[in-house]
Amino acid sequence: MVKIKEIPQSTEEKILEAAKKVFVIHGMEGTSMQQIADEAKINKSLLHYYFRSKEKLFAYVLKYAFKFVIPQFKVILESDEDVYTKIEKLVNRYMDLLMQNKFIPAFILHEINRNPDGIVEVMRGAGVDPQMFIDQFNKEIQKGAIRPIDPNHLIVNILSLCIFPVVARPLAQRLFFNNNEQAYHQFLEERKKTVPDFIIHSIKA
Amino acid sequence: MVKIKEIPQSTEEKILEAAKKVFVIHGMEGTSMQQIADEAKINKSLLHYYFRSKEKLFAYVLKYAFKFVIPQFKVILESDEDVYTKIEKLVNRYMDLLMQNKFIPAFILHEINRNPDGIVEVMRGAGVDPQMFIDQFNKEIQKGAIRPIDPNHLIVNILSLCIFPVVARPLAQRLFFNNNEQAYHQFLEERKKTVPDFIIHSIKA
DNA sequence: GTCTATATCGGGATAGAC
DNA sequence: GTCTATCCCGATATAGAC
Repeated sequence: MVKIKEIPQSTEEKILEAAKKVFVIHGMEGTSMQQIADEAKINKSLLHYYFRSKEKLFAYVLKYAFKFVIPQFKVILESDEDVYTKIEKLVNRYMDLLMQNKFIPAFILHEINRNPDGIVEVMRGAGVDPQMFIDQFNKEIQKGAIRPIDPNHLIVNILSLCIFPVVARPLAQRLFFNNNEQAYHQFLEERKKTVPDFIIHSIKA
Repeated sequence: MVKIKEIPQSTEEKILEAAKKVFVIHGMEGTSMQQIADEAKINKSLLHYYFRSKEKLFAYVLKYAFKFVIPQFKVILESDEDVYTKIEKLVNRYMDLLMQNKFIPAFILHEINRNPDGIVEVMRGAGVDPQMFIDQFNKEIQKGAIRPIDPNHLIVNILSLCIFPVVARPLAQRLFFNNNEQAYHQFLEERKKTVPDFIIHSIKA
């Protein structure tokens, strides 16, 4: 209904942009309607005029985040390249997305724990289907291309290696890199190579 | 000052137990003093009598969580076993801790993003020193026991593989295991073997 | 559609009796 | 130390003028 990226922005678009920005940093309970209104440079009442409640606005923002991301992975997974290349591309694409949207992963993770059924619903609505991944890897195992690993473990491993370093960034950056922003960025960039390496070393037959 | 595990509990102990429980589930902004009071079966005023403010109470709970965990890893790291055994033991111990305290990792992760400097301060206070880990792995690389991998990447990989599956549990359990509690528990138990396997396959020279 | 003003509620925190 | 009552503020939400 609304294409957030358009400019010049309508009020509704401004609200959604602002809400995304603020929610994603402070979480659901952590942000006030006032903050969103300020960020969007309008007043509180308008928020309620466009979206009836905070919950509704929040749900909308959440939904948008997924609709944007999911299709990108389907493309890679449904291509006809070999597993190694796919893993490399998936990790690269995913890391890019995570880095470009710093705050989203932490936000989603918090939401996963606060209201898991809500997230699952949104994800299902966005077309997330883990079976798709599982079938992929099983095929490769049968071909003997990779050693027999439970696909569930493999998938969770890949996700872990991509997501966690971004989510834990504020801490890791301080502990390992003297809080040097650029050094950690460099570190994450390196991971686009080291993570597929790490995984491939582990699974090749 | 207060040993939380003692029984019969003093009021102060009851408060700390209750606060830990509620904070850890709902986060800092997500929980009200009323909730904590209810959980501890006392009234709000007493919370302020014992701990001057919500912030103070929260800081106290946070500190406690770390003081409890850190020493356990030092013991393993400072032993004189070989790397592979150490990794296996670290992963096992860590997974156990994470599983026994389901809500803590998500809580910490949220806090890392909400107020990173606070967490870092608490961790430093509890004696967390990443250099200890780094030195360990560098020694092994020089000995030729493992292939030359940047220790930062390796450490982050190990942490990722342990923590993420627990933090993302509410989602993963639903998506991959039909929300079957026991099946996911089984999955996490398996990871005590598959994760060290995965890592060791990746790093052995 | 956009604004101001206001209603209503819940939160943290304090005062003061016991 | 523990309770009740209350203060004060900020938050969501609504009413109604323009």
